[in-house]
Formats: sequence, structure tokens, C-alpha cells
Amino acid sequence: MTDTPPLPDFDLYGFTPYRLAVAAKHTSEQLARQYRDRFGISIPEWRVLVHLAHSGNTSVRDIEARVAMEKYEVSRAAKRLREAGLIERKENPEDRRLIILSLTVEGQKMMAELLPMAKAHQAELEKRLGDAFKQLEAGLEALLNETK
Amino acid sequence: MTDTPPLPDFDLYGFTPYRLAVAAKHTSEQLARQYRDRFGISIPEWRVLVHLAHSGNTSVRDIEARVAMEKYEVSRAAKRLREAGLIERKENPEDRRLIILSLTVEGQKMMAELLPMAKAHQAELEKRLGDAFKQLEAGLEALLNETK
DNA sequence: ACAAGGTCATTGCACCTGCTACGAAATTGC
DNA sequence: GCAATTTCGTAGCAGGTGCAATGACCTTGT
Repeated sequence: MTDTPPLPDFDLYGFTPYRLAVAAKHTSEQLARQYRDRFGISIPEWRVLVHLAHSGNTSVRDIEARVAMEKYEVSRAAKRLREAGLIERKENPEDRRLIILSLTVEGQKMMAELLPMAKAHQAELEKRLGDAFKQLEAGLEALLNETK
Repeated sequence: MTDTPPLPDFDLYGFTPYRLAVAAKHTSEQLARQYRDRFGISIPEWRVLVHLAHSGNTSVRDIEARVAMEKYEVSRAAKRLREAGLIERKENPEDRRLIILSLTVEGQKMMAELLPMAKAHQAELEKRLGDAFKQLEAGLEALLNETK
């Protein structure tokens, strides 16, 4: 004899934040494992590297603002990457609070291998999803532009 | 005189796994903070609770299979929830490897408050995004059904 | 009936994260 | 010119996470 107060009916599978989290995990998992096994790189580190490959020298603050990471995440990812010899830092002489991060030659070599993997992954995703990909992107576009 | 080997051009903002991760974080952040501040509940814990509210008594294994969590995540979330008095466990007499998790009365009360918050959040998201929401969901549907 | 193998849940370990506080440097306001 | 405030990056701490190993239990095959 259990008295069950009537709970609202709520299905996790229909909850958009949950669906997005699963989709994010699902799409990044396979590739993330590749960089991890092959290069020993985590996702935060990868984001920093991609930003540096794309935008050249930048500060922690700059990356933070443009790569959806917190300041301390960038700082720690950068530390690990420095220890691995993939990036280097110098002081900015115009504002000595800022640091300038950039890829080392070794980092550039690694990115030359890594970026094509990411491009291939993206291309495969687009191909597999077909029209649904366009819809997904339209939806994401609206969502990402929204509260910003 | 810097010699820069030509790296492939790759923009993180156009990378679907990244976009999904940002979107997931963005849509869950506000609500997650609410449960955290108000009830002291993390996202893994919330998922377990929602599953129990929806599906009644279940085992760790069952949750694992249906809620996109690893077994150890469920186990640890359940441990914390038990310590907080929100769920309880008994042995399954038919198979003593399995445990049966269920909400306590206190857990049910909390969910009676928490679930409407989630429903409201979902409704607001749908409203804010309008047509883009439908597109997003169509895309997610294809993606989530895909490799499964 | 019992050994071999499989399933279920938990835990130890090392690492990662989130938060907050901090020191150094620049900017603002008087 | 100099205190008060703000900005930038880092680090301590507590707690969370991922992985592999473990122990308890069930199932299968002989």
C-alpha cells in the first residue's frame, strides 16, 4: 500500500537540454578518443590549440571570450600544453598583465595532422545526416545567437 | 622572420560537436544552477531522479541503459541521493546482484517541485526559439536515432 | 554439482573541474 | 601623483570524473 503523490509526467528523452548533451557527447566522443589516444590531448586543450591555429597569437582572456571556456580552464589547458611543448608564452610588453600564447613548431606539426581529422569528422557528420544536418544547424544557429 | 607551415583553415565555430556542446551548456546552465542552489542537486543526480519519477523502481543497470550515463556515474549519483534521503534501495530478491532504487517520500516531494520547473524551462525554450525549435528537434532526432 | 565465465554494482586511484581568493599590473578618480 | 578599483592570469581546495579492478552473485556447460 504505497501512496504515491501524483508527480507531473516528464520524460527525460523529450527534454532539449538533455538531448543536446547526449548529442554533444555522441558526436565528440569518437574524435576525442582519437586525439586522446594518439596525441594525449583533452577537449579543453584541443579547443585552445584550434583557436591558436586559427587566430594566431592571443591571450588567455581572448581565448576565454571566444571559445566558450572559463578563464581558469584556458589557463590550465595552456599550462598542460606548455609542459607538453606544444605552445609557448611570452609577455606582452604593452600590457604586462597579458600573456601571448602561440603554437610552437611542434604544436604546428601536430595541428597539421589533427585539423584534417576534425575536418573529415565534420564532413562525415554532414554526409550521414543529410537534410537533417541543415535543420540541426539552423536550430543551433538560432539557439547560439539567442542569448548572446 | 617566422616560417609558418600552412595549417588547414578550420574554424571552431563551425564545428558541429563544439556547437552542440556550447548549446548544451547554454540551455542547461540556468536550470542546473537553480537545482543546485535550491536543492543541492547535480545534473547526474537530477537525471537519476527524473528517471525514477518517470519509471518507478529500477536498477542501476536499467538507468545506465536509458539515461546516457555510465554505470559508475549512476552508482555514485545514487549514493549521494541516498545520503541525502531522497531515494532508497532494496535488494531484488529474485536476483541479488540487482538493486531496486526508488524515490523516498521526501524525494517525491522534491520532484513535485522540481519537475514543473523543468517543464517550464522546456516550454520557454520552445517559445523563444519558435520555428527554429522544430528544426533543432528534427536534427537532433536524426542524430540521436542514428548510431543507436 | 561445480568450475568457468558473465553480469551487476561499487570503489581506489589519479586526474580534472568549479569556485574563490590571490598577487601583479593597469586604469580611474580625486 | 597616488589611493581605490578593475583587469588579468594563476593556484588552493574540495569535490567530481574516468578507468580499471574487485567482489558478490547468477548462468552455462559438462
